[in-house]
Amino acid sequence: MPRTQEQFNQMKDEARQKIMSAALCLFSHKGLSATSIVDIAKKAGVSSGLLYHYFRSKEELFSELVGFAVASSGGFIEEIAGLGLGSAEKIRRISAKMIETLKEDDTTAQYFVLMVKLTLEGDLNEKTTENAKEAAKPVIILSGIIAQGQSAGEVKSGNPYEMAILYWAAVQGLCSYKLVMGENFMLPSAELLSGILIN
Amino acid sequence: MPRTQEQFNQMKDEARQKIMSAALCLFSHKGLSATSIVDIAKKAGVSSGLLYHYFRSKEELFSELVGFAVASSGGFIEEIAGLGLGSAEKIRRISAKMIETLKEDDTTAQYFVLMVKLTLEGDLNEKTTENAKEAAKPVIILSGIIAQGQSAGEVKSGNPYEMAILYWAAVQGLCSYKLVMGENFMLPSAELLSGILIN
Amino acid sequence: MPRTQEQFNQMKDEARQKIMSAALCLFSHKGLSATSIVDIAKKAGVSSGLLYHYFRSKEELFSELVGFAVASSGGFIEEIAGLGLGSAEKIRRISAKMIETLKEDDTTAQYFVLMVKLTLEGDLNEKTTENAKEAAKPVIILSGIIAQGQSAGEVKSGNPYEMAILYWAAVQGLCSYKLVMGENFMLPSAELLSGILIN
Amino acid sequence: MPRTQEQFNQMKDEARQKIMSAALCLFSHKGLSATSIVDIAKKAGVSSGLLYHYFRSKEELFSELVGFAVASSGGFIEEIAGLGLGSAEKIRRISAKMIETLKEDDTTAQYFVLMVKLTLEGDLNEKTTENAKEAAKPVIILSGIIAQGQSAGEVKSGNPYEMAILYWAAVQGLCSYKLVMGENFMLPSAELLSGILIN
DNA sequence: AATGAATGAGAATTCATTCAT
DNA sequence: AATGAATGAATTCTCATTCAT
Repeated sequence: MPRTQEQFNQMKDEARQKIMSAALCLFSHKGLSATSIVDIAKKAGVSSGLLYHYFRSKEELFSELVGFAVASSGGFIEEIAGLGLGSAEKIRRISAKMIETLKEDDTTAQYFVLMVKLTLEGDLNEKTTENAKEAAKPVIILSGIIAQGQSAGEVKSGNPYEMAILYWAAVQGLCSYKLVMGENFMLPSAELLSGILIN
Repeated sequence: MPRTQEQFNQMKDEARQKIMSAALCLFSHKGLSATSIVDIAKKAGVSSGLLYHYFRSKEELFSELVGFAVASSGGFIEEIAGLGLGSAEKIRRISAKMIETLKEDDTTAQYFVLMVKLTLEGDLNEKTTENAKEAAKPVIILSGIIAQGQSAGEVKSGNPYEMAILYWAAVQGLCSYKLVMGENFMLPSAELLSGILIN
Repeated sequence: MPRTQEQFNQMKDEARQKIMSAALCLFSHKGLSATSIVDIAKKAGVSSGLLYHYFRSKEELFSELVGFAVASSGGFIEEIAGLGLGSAEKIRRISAKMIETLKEDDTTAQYFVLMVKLTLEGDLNEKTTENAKEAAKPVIILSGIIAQGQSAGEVKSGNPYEMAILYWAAVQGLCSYKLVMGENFMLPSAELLSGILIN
Repeated sequence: MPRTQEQFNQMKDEARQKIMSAALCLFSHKGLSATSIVDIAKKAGVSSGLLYHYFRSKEELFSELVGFAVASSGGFIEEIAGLGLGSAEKIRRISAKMIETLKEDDTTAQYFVLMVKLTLEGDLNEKTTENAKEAAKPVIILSGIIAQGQSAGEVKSGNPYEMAILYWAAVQGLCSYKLVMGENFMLPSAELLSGILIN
């Protein structure tokens, strides 16, 4: 997640950035097919023709955004998983980071929501399949952390895979709610989120 | 009338049912605009024209389904909330019911997922706004149960509204995952779900 | 024109009559393609299916009505033309009859308006072409009366064919206005109408 | 901007003009619903999609044309009515102008025919109602001229409103015949037309 | 790089017609 | 005779994509 900003900033081309930012917002809200090229162009403040200088097609723009989403969400989990910490601490860090990034702006929520839309709406081409596989990683990684934590008596008991699914489902649901509820949304504390897995 | 009224109603309902069932499945997966009328008709085994005997437009079909979704999901929560039970017990029952219904078939998951799409994809007409309001009720009701349970020391401490959001976010996320993951999905136990709110 | 009623009455089948009457009204107002079978059936108080017991197609229903229109409007002119009267008197009789029938009800106006739609909207099949030829007769007959009247000094001078066109154009226009203007329409006197050709 | 604003307007107007001209011809002959978008596009030599760059819908295109028709036909009458002339002279001028314009091309006839179709075929929206009111003006204005002319003994006696209706009915009928009869149509002289009101 | 007019394929919708009852 | 559910072809309309400028 923290990479995202850098990655965006690295793009020298301002118009490209504006387009991606507008597209992310619209895709995450309305989905791939409910979002029109004209909508994106209008929101980005450019002409619809220009969009095709930067992206071969609407699908490709979508795909590229999903790629970013998958990479940035997966990345931070792998990073924390790789640290030499206790399982409970890892879960607390993941939760803290998650809540913190969600607090900052809508980008992370949009990325997470996009990842679900990928599977439901996207074409079934190579890139998509690859992305889908990548998107499943966090569940696997978290399963491992949970199993380890249970051995150490730090984590609630239960099927680790089921627990990982519940945890990410909650995160995914929070992202979705954040976009849907607008002003009425309130982010729970990191402790509450960790509480799904840790007593 | 050469045909009895009941026979007509029967037939009418049969085709109507098939259409609604097909539409629920497709809308919950792909969303309103990614689902074509032909897709729905094909899946329902009827001609695309027939769809317009029963529904004025694709939007109206979507809207009617969302209405069902909101009513049926809201209904069971209000029901349990109205029982003379302790808060912890109410939460356990809600969780048990939720998990149980999700186990049965995809309908409930589809309904829950549809409710989110309503806000993101639907037109902003009266019906939609009304539905959206109705869809927010569960969070409110659960907040009340949580607050009461905290007074009785049965429920974890924390902002009740935030906790209710987290809980429903988890439920919502589970429904979404169930549709997305297919075979790879595993439903967590009701205890794990209650565990978000109860120690 | 006076035949019309008889012809209608001769039809034993009540439903057939109701359908034709409804169709005449709708076709004369909205034209062939703007009038739907359901509209006609609804106005006639029957089911749309029944319509196909009496008429092979919408076109045929239209065609049959136009046939009536042509026959009844052409008929009465030929009749008066055949009488042993002076030209001026013939023109006065035609005008008087015309105004009188227009006063009675909308049927005649509807017939005249329909005849124009025939040429503009109808298919170019045999029946239509035949009808179109038939519809041109009144102009020819009136031309003859005018020419004769001019020789006798009873009728204004000018090209008889042009004058006949102007006269029927006025009649046609009156019928059109009668349908369009509704309450605001006022029928001119027969003298005024004859005045187009006679001083 | 790589293209000057004028060039854009030019082009825009070119295609727009071609579409409107084609539509006027088709609508005036076949009416609103018997004319398909594809027909119009084909006749205009553009793609059917382009039509929707310039007009929101077929109805709107129709409506815009009717607006033109009403404005242009009403305009010339008001103009002549406003001149400081005797009533008989005004009627002669109106008739002369009318016949002259009908001689030039089909546009005027198409406009007049369109105005009738407006009331019979158009939606009952604001614009339509407004147009319909405007379309009734010529009758009112001519009534005034007739009444004045009768006081001066220049115009035939009779109810001025009825006479105005007959006059415009004749004009309307001529326009209709011009389109229907094609080669067989012959325009009467302006004197013949004035003769409806003046001896 | 940038524009938006223009295209055409595809989606929604309508409606004449058929048919089982 | 009578019904209206059901069909599918035709029509309106949308929108991703191209292209001349």
